[in-house]
Amino acid sequence: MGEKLKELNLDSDSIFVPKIISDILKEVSVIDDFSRKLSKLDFHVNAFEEELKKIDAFKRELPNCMHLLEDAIEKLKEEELQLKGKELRPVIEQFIPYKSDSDENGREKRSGDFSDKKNWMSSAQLWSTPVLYENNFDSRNQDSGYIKSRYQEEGGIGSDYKLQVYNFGNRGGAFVPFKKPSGDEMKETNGLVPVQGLSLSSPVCEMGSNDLSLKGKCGNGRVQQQQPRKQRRCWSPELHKRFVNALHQLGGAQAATPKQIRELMKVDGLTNDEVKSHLQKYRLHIQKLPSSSAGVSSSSWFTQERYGDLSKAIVTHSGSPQGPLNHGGSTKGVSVNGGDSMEEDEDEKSESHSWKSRLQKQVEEHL
DNA sequence: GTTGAAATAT
DNA sequence: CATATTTCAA
Repeated sequence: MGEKLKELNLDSDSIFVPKIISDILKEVSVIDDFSRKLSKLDFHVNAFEEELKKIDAFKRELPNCMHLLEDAIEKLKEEELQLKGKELRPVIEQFIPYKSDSDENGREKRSGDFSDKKNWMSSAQLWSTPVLYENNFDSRNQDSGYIKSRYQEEGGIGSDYKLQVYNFGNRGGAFVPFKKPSGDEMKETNGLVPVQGLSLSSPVCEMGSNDLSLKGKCGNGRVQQQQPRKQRRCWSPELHKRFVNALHQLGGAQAATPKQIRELMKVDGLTNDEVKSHLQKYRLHIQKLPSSSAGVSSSSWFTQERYGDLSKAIVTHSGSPQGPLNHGGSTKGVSVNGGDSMEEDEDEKSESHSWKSRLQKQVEEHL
């Protein structure tokens, strides 16, 4: 960078020279800093913008700097492309709105010409994407259930530059291995012992690589961020068993309500929404294939025995923090009840809610 | 706040 | 395509 300075032909007799030199030196420092960051590939678009702003201040008076920068960027771009070709690394990052400036109508841009900047930005995005980042989360100290978030702040870059990685196995108290219900809790469920540590073990499913769920559109201008998606809950056979069981106790899929089901299931960490979702799926299924149809594999769904041995399911070893409920689909149900599409309808005067009407509707649709 | 259905995301 | 989550309207 230093020798580039020599290429700038300055009028040595100009009285402005000292100032200019000073400015240039300043600017060179900025550029240097900038390119250092570029070369480390650890900057972000926001950061880039910040840097641009700094330089922008100089740009009118010292157009040469632009050339310097352009050169630097060109080179870096090439290098980056080469690197990119060799290995593509996962991008795990997300950026947060920062500030909240008005994007479209807000204030007028302070520097007149924007074309240059725009070009820069467009080219910048080419190589700004890949962010090098450690991708391996130590599975050992991964306290499932927590959100790991990291912030990375660069020296020159202010607080606008944040990088977050979400990584959670499951939420909340999911993990309490077990708290046996002290004695009298076990009333119904046909001998089902209320198990607490049940479900949560599953969500560990596939996180071999990395799990970050984030969605944010950072297209032009609008950065709209929502909270990351919840980790998927895997409905293990046991879990499903409990579900079906509770379902039947409540009088069938149409009568049961998510909350009730959840309460009957007595699975710690299970949320209403999850049950609701499962119920929705379940209903769809029993609607689709009303009865017979020995589609064995496809209908392994609710084929599980109504009440069976869930007793042995999870209770095993308490020591391991990793709950065992993760089994693959090993539960082969020898379907006991073939076509139970028609739910048992007993109560008559339950006019309160609408499941009857819903049934009616369904019937109508079928006709 | 709960529920069911539909829109999305994985 | 199947399943789980999020959103939306009652």
